[in-house]
Amino acid sequence: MDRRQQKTRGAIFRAFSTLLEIKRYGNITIQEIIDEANIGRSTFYAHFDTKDELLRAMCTDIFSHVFSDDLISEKTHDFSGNNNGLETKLTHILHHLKDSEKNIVGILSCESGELFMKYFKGYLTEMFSKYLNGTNVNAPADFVLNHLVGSFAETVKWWIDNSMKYTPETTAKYYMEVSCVDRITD
Amino acid sequence: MDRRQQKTRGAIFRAFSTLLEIKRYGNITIQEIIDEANIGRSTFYAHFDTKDELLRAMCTDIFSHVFSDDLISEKTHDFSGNNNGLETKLTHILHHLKDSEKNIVGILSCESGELFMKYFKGYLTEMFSKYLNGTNVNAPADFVLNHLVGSFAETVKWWIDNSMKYTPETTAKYYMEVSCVDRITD
DNA sequence: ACGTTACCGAACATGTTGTTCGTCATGATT
DNA sequence: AATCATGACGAACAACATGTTCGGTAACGT
Repeated sequence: MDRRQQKTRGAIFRAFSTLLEIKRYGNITIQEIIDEANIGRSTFYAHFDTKDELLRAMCTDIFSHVFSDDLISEKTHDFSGNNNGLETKLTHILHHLKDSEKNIVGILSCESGELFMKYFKGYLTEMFSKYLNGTNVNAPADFVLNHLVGSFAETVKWWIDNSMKYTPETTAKYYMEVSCVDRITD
Repeated sequence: MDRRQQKTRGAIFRAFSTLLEIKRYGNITIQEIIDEANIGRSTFYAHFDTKDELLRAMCTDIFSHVFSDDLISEKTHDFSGNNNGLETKLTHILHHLKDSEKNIVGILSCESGELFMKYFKGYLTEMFSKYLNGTNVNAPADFVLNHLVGSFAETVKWWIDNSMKYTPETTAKYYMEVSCVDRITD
């Protein structure tokens, strides 16, 4: 990738992040992003057609780090019956999110969180569904899966909103306790 | 309240609902609302200063029905130790939401859900916190409260997104089973 | 040194925004 | 029924955002 593209793309991302910390996604204009990034008007449109596409690209960037290949690969999946593997993975995810904190706080603090969460839940669904081979609970599988994904996503949002006051390890442990994972997974 | 105001206000709400079913909140212009509601430009601004204020008013309208006084009053709070009271309340909430389905589906299907959910969780937090006198779980109270509120909100969103394919009673029952409420509340 | 490619910046038509104001119609009140 | 207050209308306005075009310039990769 051309260095100029990298530089411009980086400037746009940085400007977008900065603005997201100040105001809501919906109220940010492309004009403001252009001014903040200090780039030409046509340059922006050469990279992204819409504001949504920009947000999407930024989310994809973040998740490609958070959900690294080994995190969702079958190989590290623990089939032994205990859920230590799951807790480990959740801890990893929280650690990765903590590292890219700068972007994420801005995204989540506003309504742009909606799109971020949508993508996030997509990845989480893929991950959790591998652990759901059966349940001891009298509820349909799709209900249970949604509950696990949704509650973990909410936990992450809450964790970030509260300045990540617990460590990733502690947060993952709390989640495992409250989520009845022992009742639900095999 | 003047009948003219009622009529106009209703027309705006109806137009807004209609548009929310077609496109995302962020992409709806005030101009479109004006056209759809078939009202004058200055009339809209006489009622609402911003689009956000309109959404806020609509959410408040809905919640004032969903969380009717007896739902969150102390008097119907079940202190006996079992959680039958909670399940009943959740069922009531789902029933109320089902009745105002027309508006809610539109709101939730787009990013406007962010604001809706924010208000919704405010009410839910108030309600759930009355049930949280102590826990059998090794996690802080604020973590548990957020988990209960967040997971129920997510459940509701999923329920609405999936055309409310289960009855309110069944959905509330599933939630109670998956949420470990028996472990968490007194 | 070369050709390629990205950025610039100005200009443009189009649409949105929020406000103002005189006019008219509909409401509440007596 | 007559009156008065109030809300809706709609046109007009400046200010701004949008998305696109295009010729010129600079930086890139090889």
